[in-house]
Amino acid sequence: MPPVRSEGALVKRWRSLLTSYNEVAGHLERALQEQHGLTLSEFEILDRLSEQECEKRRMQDLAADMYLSQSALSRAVARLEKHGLVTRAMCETDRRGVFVHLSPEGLARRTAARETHLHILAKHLQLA
Amino acid sequence: MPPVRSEGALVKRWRSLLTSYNEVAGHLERALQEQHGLTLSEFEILDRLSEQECEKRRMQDLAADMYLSQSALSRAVARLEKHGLVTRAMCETDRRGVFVHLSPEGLARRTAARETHLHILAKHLQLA
DNA sequence: GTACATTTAATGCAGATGCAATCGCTGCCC
DNA sequence: GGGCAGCGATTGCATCTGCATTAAATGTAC
Repeated sequence: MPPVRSEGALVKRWRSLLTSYNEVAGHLERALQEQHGLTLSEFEILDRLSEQECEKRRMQDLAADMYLSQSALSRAVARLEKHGLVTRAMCETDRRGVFVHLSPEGLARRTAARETHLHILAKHLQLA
Repeated sequence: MPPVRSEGALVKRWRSLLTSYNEVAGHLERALQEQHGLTLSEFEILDRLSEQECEKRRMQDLAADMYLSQSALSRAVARLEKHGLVTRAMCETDRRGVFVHLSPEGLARRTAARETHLHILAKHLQLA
């Protein structure tokens, strides 16, 4: 075992990451839920979809970009679809694949939620 | 760290935090569970308890140190107690309070798990 | 001393997550 | 074409989490 860093520094850094993350994520989760009815994961999905020009992506692509497991992503997308924020469509060339499209409502929701997102980040991330 | 000014930088930094955290936490969670039968939260509790000289702390103190909600902490400590890794005792002077003691088994478990913990941190944290 | 507010921890409940199993589809090899 | 391994996404299940509520103890005002 080659300890490139001292153990103390490693643990200290981990604690710092743990604290920062939970601080920011906690506030984000609450604010997004209260003000926009979105889970943090749901927002992150909408956010990623709105970054793409075509506004549609396969589940796989999304999963690769994100921290969610396949099943969690599947359910999160299902929730978004249920609320009309995205639509799912079979991929014609490979009918196993599923495309996720951002709907106009989804884009609007994401745009609104982005305000909250940035606000919370500005408030809790820079001090971390 | 210097304060972040542009929105883009803020979001970028948040994404980075999100990615780092989930990368490390995911590996930690799996490794601690498989090799020591501990949740990440459970390990963090044991870890904090073993840092104190007296090896006992009120629930409140623990909660203040950690990212867990009060209820999550209560249940995590209950699980640890069920497995004999800590004991709970009423505080005599204020019978609402509860002291959490690290048991010898708990200390042993934490010592063993710390190896895994450091190993995973060394492997996944330094690149983050 | 009695009534009321506050504090501390535990618990009911609903929601999100991950793992493992599953189902449908594709591609390959014969 | 037929059989079979592998891929992509969904679903069953158990667990962990947070919020709101509850129960018990303490503190305060009168």
